[in-house]
Amino acid sequence: MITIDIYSRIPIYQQIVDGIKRQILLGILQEGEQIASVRELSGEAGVNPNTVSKAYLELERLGILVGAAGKGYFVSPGAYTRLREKTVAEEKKAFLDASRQLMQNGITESQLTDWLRELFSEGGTHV
Amino acid sequence: MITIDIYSRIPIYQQIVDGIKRQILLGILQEGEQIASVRELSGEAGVNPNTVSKAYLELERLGILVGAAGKGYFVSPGAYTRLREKTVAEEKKAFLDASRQLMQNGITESQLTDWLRELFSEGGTHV
DNA sequence: AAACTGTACTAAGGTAAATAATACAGTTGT
DNA sequence: ACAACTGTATTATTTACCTTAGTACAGTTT
Repeated sequence: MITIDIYSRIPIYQQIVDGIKRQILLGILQEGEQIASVRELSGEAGVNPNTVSKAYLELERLGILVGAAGKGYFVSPGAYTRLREKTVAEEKKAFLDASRQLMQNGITESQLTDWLRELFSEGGTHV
Repeated sequence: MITIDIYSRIPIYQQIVDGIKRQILLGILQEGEQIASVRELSGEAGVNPNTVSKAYLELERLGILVGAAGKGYFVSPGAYTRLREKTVAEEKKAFLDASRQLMQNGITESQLTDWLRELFSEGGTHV
């Protein structure tokens, strides 16, 4: 189930995009599976069909969904792996960008590895 | 000198904020120094005084400038350190957030430290 | 008092993005 | 062929934010 907050500053279509991605990553939506039609989700969520369509088109552009008029939308083959790899790639970029900035501000490599050690020991303990 | 691009999608007031910050970090503006008055910068940059005022008020809110009617605006004592520390703090947060995400996606600590080692060896060679 | 400083307020205009309303086109199953 | 679905293109409308303008007011300096 995708929850929409119409008062959020995050656009509704973006919330739908994020929700579908999340459901695929969690295994709630399986590859090849048909998802709710534009009008179905539109009705459930109480938003305009075009808003849902915009979200689906974006997901199709990302290679996560495949759709066609009259048929509906389906989770594309390989969507899960594609999503996971893309996510990791983006996070790696964020990681390296932040590291570069810190390096320019005089933070040493050993300081960064110290922070990582703390983080991983915390994570291992509490999660 | 602050250059303004009126065609940029970045708001003018934000360009001014960024420009002042940058000049302080580069040492072009010293702590305690008086900066251009609202109307001066307004005239030089060809923008509305209200736009400059908005930028200065934002910088005052951040503790980087101190201003008063009749006197003008001055770089606040400790602005340089505050700016630098805040910058590093934000970057550290970005670094740890990215690390956490990667950790949740199964990336190991040793993989992250490998990436750091590559990054620092590149930096040392080329910069 | 004059000439500077910053600030508050209101109004108007512009732009970009998001959303909505409507109408159209393809597919399926009977 | 027709009904009931599917998605989509087009065109408005709404919304949010930024910018500008004009005016007025208050504090400081000389």
